[in-house]
Amino acid sequence: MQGLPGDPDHAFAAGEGDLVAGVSPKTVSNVLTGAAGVRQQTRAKVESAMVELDFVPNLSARGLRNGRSGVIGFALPDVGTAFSASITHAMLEVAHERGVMIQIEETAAEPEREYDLVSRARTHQVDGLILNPVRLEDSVVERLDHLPPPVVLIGEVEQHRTDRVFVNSRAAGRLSAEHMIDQGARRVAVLGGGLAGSEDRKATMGQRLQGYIDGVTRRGLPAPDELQVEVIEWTIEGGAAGMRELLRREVAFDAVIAFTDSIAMGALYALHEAGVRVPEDVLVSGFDDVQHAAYTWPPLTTVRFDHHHYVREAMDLLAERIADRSIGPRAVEIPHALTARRSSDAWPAGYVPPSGR
Amino acid sequence: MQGLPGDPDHAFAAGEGDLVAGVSPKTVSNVLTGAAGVRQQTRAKVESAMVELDFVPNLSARGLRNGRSGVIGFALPDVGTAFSASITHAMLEVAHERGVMIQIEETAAEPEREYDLVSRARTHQVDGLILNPVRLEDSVVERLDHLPPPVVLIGEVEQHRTDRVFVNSRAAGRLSAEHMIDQGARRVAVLGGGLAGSEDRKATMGQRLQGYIDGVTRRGLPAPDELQVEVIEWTIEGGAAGMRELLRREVAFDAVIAFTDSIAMGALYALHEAGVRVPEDVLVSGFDDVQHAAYTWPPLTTVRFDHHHYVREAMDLLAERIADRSIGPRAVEIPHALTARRSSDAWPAGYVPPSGR
DNA sequence: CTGAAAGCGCTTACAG
DNA sequence: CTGAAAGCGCTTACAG
Repeated sequence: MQGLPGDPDHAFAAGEGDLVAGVSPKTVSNVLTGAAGVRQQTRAKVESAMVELDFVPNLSARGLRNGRSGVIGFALPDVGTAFSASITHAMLEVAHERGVMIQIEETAAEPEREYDLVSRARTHQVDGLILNPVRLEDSVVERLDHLPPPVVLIGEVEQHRTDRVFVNSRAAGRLSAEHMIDQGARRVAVLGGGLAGSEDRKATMGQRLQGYIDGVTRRGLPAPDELQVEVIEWTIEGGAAGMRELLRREVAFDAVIAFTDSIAMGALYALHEAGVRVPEDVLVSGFDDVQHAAYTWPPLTTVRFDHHHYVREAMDLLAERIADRSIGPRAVEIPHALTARRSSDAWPAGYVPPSGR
Repeated sequence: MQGLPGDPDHAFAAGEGDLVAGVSPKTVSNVLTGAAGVRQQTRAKVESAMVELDFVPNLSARGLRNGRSGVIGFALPDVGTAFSASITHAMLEVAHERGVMIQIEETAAEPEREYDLVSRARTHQVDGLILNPVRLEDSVVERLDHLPPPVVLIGEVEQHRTDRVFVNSRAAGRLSAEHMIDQGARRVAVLGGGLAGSEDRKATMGQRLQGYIDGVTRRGLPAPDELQVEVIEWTIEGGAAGMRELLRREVAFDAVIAFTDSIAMGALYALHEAGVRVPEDVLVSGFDDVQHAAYTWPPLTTVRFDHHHYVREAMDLLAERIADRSIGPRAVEIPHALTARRSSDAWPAGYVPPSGR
């Protein structure tokens, strides 16, 4: 006797369930999978037996047989971050609609962990993986050669061997910069990663930075290094630290574009702390339109895109990839838009923000 | 040929792996499970064969055989909430340390979904479930009779049939109320659920409310209904709406205890919006010490407890429960403490907040 | 339309 | 210390 005691209903399709219903396992299976060709009466008999025995199918067995578990993996650097939490929430809602289960894993932004997750996807009983990588060049996707599992990348990775869903972060960065300038800013600073000197220009942050440079340049303004602050941790703490660093430099600036909303919230805090007013002295914006963004003080201007849409596309791509591994890799762009809130309100005509800022 | 093409390494322990290594499946298994009694030389042979074939064990098969999947389910109302995101992050870190995988599910605070998750735990290939229920009286735990899977509850549920981990919310509520009063407040309002008239006094919110009443009463102050606002959604939006409702009542209050940090952040926003200053006019506090709490403006006084500790205890209880279903249910209390920040700074001696507030 | 049988990849009694 | 065999619960060719 190997099964758990009190757990006889495990053996339904090939066990006592068919005895109760008086049909073959094949018929039970037909009922379960909804296959055609089961008489109404037979179906009813099987279903009542299932209820009577409180039958629940054993997905491990089904998974073993089918090579599918019905579970997909979702990997990101840190669920605790506001943006990640929002995306994860959207993912779970969509997954629930579709009846798929989600196994979550964190990579802590470590390429090694990204690599492990992909190479162990099979082991982890997931049919595929939706991965939000952070750094490309040393990341797993570069090493995906040996029998990669179905993988969909989320994010602005310049990568053409894998399906991916992305927002055009370069265009979004430009949009932010132009918005700040149109609101009256002349010295626009940025808080983010992927700055000059860093290796990962191709990734999200690099694109946002490039877009920023595009934007200020198109408006005929400079984008000097002194206005660019590297933020290591894309968290509120990281943003606050980055903002303090910028203030310490004692260079003039009248707007700050933070490359995530969390960074922007940290920046807002550090500005408050320093007695710098937003938007009177400095305009601030973020990226992602996290839930909290509309409730900071002042409310935060940000680049928004539909998180559910983002996730839905990723799950579609993954489902298609699981069904057919031979199709060529595809990339789906999710539209974005700037949501202007009070943190970037234009100054009254003729108003000049206090010097030194 | 049923296996995926190019996937021959699945059949290792009882397949070609043992041929390559020239040993029996039993020996391979001994190596895999780290059992004693395998000669060093043999072990090395097996391990090199595993590397050569790029072997990864098939957990579905192992799960089918063992009745264990190595996956545990984690269910909560909404991962998008700051507190949930933080707990989830802690959960994933602890799970990673321990080599267990986490399947996340949302209940949307619907008792039906809580019930479904528990009753389908087996189906979902999880060895057990850590559940953060929201409403007890119509919740699943009341119906847990028929072969419940191993379940650990997280939260202040008054429930003695299931293992659980909790914070003493009643004591924490009292602590908050006493703190406010000690800081000079006399008319302390609350923003939360579980208020008089609601059915779920037993749950978290009800305990926090009861603690608040304990606290103001012990200090000889009243806790009138007019100072208690029901907040349906425990989100920032919900908190802002609740605060606006309180302002609309036009009753005097000089402190607000919000029953979660998210609610407190919404309250802070609505107070700003109304031009009410914190802490000069009104003191504010929250619960949970979410990441953002130290970075609101002003920084938020809150009740903190160690999220990793919380999660670790829950996973310990679950592991023990999975190993032995016969032990009696246990409850573990996680210590808490009040973290005072600027949002509840005492008024200067003799200062009287503007009337009407 | 339905039945009997094999097999997915593991692990563990049970013999040697 | 090691080998041969059975079985976990499902599903799907393959026959009837």
